[in-house]
Amino acid sequence: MLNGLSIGALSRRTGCTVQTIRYYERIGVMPQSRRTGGNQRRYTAQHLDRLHFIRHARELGFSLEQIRELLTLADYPDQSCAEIDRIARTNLAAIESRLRRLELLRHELQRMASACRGGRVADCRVIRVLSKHDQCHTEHIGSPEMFED
Amino acid sequence: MLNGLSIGALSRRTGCTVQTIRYYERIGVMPQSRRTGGNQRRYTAQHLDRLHFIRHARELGFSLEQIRELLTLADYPDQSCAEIDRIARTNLAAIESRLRRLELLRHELQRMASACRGGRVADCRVIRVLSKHDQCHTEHIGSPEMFED
DNA sequence: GCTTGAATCTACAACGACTATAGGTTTTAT
DNA sequence: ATAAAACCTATAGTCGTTGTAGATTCAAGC
Repeated sequence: MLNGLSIGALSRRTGCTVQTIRYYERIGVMPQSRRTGGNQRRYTAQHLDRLHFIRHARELGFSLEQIRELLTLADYPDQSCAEIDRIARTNLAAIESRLRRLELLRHELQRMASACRGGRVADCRVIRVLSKHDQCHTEHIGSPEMFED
Repeated sequence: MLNGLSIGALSRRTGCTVQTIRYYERIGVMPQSRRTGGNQRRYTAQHLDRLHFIRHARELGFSLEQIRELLTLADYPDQSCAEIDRIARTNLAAIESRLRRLELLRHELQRMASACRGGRVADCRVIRVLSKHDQCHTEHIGSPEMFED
């Protein structure tokens, strides 16, 4: 509107919750906005753009720390974008590694689940595979945190 | 050993850190062990088996809550394993959904990164795509949390 | 102008699955 | 006997949110 978007309006336009917007401000990836006399936030079109950028980058798997870097780098349009390229490629590599790992897990789970069809727990393939790694066809060595975000 | 594995020995045999083992005990997925006179934990072969089960299930993407369920169900070997099957399939579906999403993200990141080769920030493809979703070929609608664990 | 209800404010706790630290005690090897 | 390694508890931190409580402000209708 004329004197700025409320936090709720910004939320509706970006699909980002009100709490998350406040969180982004607190950790400094969103700049502070002006406030009304009653201390409510009022945002500009620039804030809207920045929040779109952040959300889009989050959807593409960038961490908030990476986003912070990207935003800093984006502020110097005359510099080389080599560093930006590096961050994007790092993120791509991380996503590719997660993909490979998930493919292995899918394979093993498919094998497990297809072998289990309504028998008794004592004969359950799922429990058996989980109990003994040597019954597992896949070499999914690696810590769970690899697999998470 | 004769009077049980120390927590460090259990850690070495499972690849699970000492802190994590204590954490599992605290939240109740690992049963308590006997203690030495000096209050140190001493584990049995049953503990080793259970920790292997937990770790293996974690590697396959089961949450600790799901593992707790699986362990409870595994205690009743004469019941139907339908519920176990359901948990495994839920997990498989989650992994497949993450996979599809990651494939879209990879595609978009590849496109972004390949278009950016040492120009200036002002012309950087990465920044441009992140700034405007309509420059993005992929429909990766969905919140980041879908994408996370 | 008044009232109501929705939206907003701050501050703080919780989530999941760990990881790390501080400061102390026990065990093991020499 | 001593010293180093391993262990103990308790507590706080990580990441990216989400949820809560209790107070205040805003916008709309009368």
